[in-house]
Amino acid sequence: MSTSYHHGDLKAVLLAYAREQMERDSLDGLSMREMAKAVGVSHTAAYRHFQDKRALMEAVALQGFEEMLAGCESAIAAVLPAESRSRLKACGRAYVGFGLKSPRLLVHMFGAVSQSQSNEGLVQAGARLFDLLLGLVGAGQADGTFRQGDARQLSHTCWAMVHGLSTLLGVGVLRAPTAELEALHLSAEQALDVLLDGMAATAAPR
Amino acid sequence: MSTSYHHGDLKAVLLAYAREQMERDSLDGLSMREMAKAVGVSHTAAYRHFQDKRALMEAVALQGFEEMLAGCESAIAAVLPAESRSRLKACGRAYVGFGLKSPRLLVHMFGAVSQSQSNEGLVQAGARLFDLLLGLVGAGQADGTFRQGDARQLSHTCWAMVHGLSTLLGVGVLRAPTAELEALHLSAEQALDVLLDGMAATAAPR
DNA sequence: TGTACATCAGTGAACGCGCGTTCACTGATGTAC
DNA sequence: TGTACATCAGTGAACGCGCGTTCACTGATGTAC
Repeated sequence: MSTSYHHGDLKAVLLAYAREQMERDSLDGLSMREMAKAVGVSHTAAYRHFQDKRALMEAVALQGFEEMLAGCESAIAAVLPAESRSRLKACGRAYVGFGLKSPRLLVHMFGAVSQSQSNEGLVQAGARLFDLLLGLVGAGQADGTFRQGDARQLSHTCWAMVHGLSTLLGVGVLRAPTAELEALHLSAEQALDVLLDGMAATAAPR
Repeated sequence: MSTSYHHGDLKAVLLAYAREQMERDSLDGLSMREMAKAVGVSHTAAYRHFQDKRALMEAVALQGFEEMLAGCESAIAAVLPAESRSRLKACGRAYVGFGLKSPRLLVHMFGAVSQSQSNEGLVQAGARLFDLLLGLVGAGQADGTFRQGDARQLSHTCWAMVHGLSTLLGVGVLRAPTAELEALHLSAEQALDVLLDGMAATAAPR
């Protein structure tokens, strides 16, 4: 079927190629024509599936968010016993893991959210991720694991930490692709502990 | 002099324009020709001062790092009494302030570092920023304010937090330019306190 | 102070290129009877 | 099961465009004597 006139799967194939290319090379410099050629299709075929280039790029970003959300959710579900601190840490670990695996995609995702004025799906994807975090933080406050206070604010703080870790460690990956991923994951691990200590109900005051 | 044949200041003017445009519009879509036109100069004049477009873009990034470094340094120097925790917090505040003021420039700076294979200046600029942080953290460990352990690792953790805050809050600024900056700064303030609590020598264990 | 000349920062024509998008089209697919 | 036809996913020519960079050049500036 892959050689048939009707490709049948072109949309998914284009998205997959775009993502792959983005991770290998760079965000920019990926053109509609280049993609079509690489996928073995006329350079206008993509317009059957995406309104324009921007739409395609946003679809890549959206797919990234969904993958990240799924990764975080399954990481959380795998934690036993289901303690608040362990669950939140597992979520952070999954987030950073995503960032280390796909540093350019992560940058692209947030760039897309920044720019998109009207892509409701993209904004909602970000919101779903935040809600996941919010749920973990709220539960941890309720069971006395985390300090009291505005749960949204505290969730924001968590997000900032894992996002910053992902970005910074990602720069390391991009600059030195041979870097030991081990060490970067370990670094993230320790940073998460500092954050979680700061969030603890028993954290030092002032 | 500004109308003379020899511009005299073209390099600085180009950098200033590029940066300004970057903050207003976007990283991409800024061309050598467009810049030259905006600055009132032939579209090849820039090549007298920059080897190519990439060099110009990296120069913009470098300038960003230097500005950020200066901002952090003067923020630290202004803290009295010079307690470790207050100094580190002031530095974080300056970092986030820079990110809120110039969200796109911040993204560009780290993108440039990621991509540049050979721009020594850019890498060193990042290193100087890290050294500044490292000094603050080390001093805080020495005077018993911060927990013991690998100072570089702990500095990395700090950087991740302020960088993540800058990025996330920056997305907010870009999406809603009318957002109250007040609130964003306040949010950063609280996040920094969580971080600093986690770094405290008396932080809750495990 | 005046002149000769090297240096330097600009100019503008020209290069070749790939881009996003439109349009009328064609050929495959699936459905109704 | 066979045929007619609507739908749909591709094609490829064509559009107009702006891009980065090169090159031989020109005119201003500064310096040596």
